Amino acid sequence: MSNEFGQYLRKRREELLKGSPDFTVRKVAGRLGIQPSYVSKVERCEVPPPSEATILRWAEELGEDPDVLLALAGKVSAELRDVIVKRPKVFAQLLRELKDAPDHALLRVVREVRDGKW
Amino acid sequence: MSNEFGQYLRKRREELLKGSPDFTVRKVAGRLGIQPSYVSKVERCEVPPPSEATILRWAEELGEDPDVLLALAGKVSAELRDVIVKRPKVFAQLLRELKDAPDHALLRVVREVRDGKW
DNA sequence: ATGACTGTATATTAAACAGTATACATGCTT
DNA sequence: AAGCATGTATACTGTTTAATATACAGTCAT
Repeated sequence: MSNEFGQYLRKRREELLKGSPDFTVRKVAGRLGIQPSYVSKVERCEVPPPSEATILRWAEELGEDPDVLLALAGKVSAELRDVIVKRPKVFAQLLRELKDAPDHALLRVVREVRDGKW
Repeated sequence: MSNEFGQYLRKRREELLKGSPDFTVRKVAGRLGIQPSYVSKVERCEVPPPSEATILRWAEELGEDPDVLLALAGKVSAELRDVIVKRPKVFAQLLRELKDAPDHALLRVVREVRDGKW
């Protein structure tokens, strides 16, 4: 279980704990609706990352970007998967083509499209 | 088990069977390295779609587009998932922005990027 | 009517997934 | 020193995934 996912969650929770006593393992587990022992195990990477649903709640709880957290767990949200699944040919081609493009190029594409350039 | 995946595979195999006796359930199963009964069940949607690895072999066997076949199974290849997982922020934004863009717009983006416009 | 193919029905399974429940050790506070 | 809150160790559980193994029924040719 050597993923960075748990370490990231722990660091983030400990930071929040400095500012408020509401971020102990137990309190967080309570709000996530899961067992404290499970939170502990996930944070220490003793078990693999949880399900998508749990990760999304966790992201909200810690104020983190859900896509980033899912990515650390090696996953992609069902929402984004659906985008691809509905038009696999175009989006597969698009992703392979843009795979190595630098960030700024991708963001330019986003901007162009948003500005109604189609 | 009401996916279109199985029906699609069966139709395709039956077409190929018309042209050659090498596309019976047993022959195909043999080349895929799985049991004939399993092929039969998958084709009749009696069981959910197989694993990604098996779907990819199946696509090759029938001469189908792997991305399309995976999509019919509701999946996205690990290869494409990796593209997103490595840079989740940009690619998540990109996909959400392009989600509803018409095909021709997406293909234009592909062309632009390929023509070194970055 | 036998043998050699078809496809399919039925029963079972090993491993992974996604956690729960309980008990325990440690440190701090009063 | 008693109580309370921390995090964690240990053992167990229901469900899903991804198939296998074997037996069976129908068709076709010889």
